[in-house]
Amino acid sequence: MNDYEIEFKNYLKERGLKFTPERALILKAVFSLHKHFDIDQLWEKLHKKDNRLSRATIYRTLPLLLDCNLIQETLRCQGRVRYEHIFGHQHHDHMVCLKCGKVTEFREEKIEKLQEEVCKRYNFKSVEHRLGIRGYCQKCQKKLR
Amino acid sequence: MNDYEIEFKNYLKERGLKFTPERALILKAVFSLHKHFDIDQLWEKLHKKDNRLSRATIYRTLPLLLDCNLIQETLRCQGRVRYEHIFGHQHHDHMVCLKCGKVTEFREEKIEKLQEEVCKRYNFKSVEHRLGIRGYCQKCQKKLR
DNA sequence: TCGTAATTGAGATACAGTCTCAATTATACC
DNA sequence: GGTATAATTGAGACTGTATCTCAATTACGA
Ligand SMILES: [Mn+2]
Ligand SMILES: [Mn+2]
Ligand SMILES: [Zn+2]
Ligand SMILES: [Zn+2]
Repeated sequence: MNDYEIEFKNYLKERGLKFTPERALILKAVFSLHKHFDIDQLWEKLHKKDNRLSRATIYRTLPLLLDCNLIQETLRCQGRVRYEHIFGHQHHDHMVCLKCGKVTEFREEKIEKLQEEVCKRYNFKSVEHRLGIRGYCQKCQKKLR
Repeated sequence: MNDYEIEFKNYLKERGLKFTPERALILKAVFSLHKHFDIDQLWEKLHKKDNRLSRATIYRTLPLLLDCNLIQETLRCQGRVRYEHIFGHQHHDHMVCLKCGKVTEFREEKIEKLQEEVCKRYNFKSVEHRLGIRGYCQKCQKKLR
């Protein structure tokens, strides 16, 4: 059994919730998608395997996965919420190309540290943060010229 | 005439668009709100002065104000897009309290610099960035204890 | 195996945001 | 000032994402 499955089962058990086949399928799909995804992309992937699984169940399951830190919201794109699995991955931030939509992940230790300093300065207890840089990727800059 | 009004008029003129009384009202309201606001708060404020002004006109005007950098989107709150006027103000980032919703603005020069470095490293041409830290403000931390 | 509370799918509903269209109006030009 | 014309407006219809309802089903502890 995968680590993320153990994690999710514990989370559910502690709260008296059930580990259903539907939730198992969704969990598996979430960790087999290795890019950022939105609900429709997830539904399409799941629909192929079990065409009874309803959108409502996906909408009901994602908040659970968020709450136990298996996934997180990333930048919104055209009004849609996008997600990525984070369990087993290091925290990182994002750059998004305004032309082609390409997402680049980066981690800058110094920025992480400075954020902690800022929080200390304001007596703010940080839970999470999100840094998104919008602009143009290398390829799209060339095309614009 | 205010600087922001000159700015907006120039923007409109360059594009063959009109400076209408409705747009003037919206612009004025946007710069008289000194906190982050959403469309409904803006509509309420405007409705008092001119109850004919329609929501559609507000929805049509805000993208113009965004495009000429008079305002910017800030963090979303409960599914609603929130805005703040930025013309004449220095760029800053935000901390949001998950309990009381309090927004604290901060500017950390070193973080701004480091972001530029990261962009250079990836040959990414930055247009704008948004850093949001979610957590608990000083008051709400005390209440939780 | 049983009892029960959680969960499900399907469709209804909510609601922010966009679009349509006929009537109105700002502005460039004379 | 007057006129032509393309932009703009309000009202309400419409879209699409996300949530809710409810009867039927099911996971799981005892
Ligand atoms: Mn990522
Ligand atoms: Mn601000
Ligand atoms: Zn690109
Ligand atoms: Zn607070």
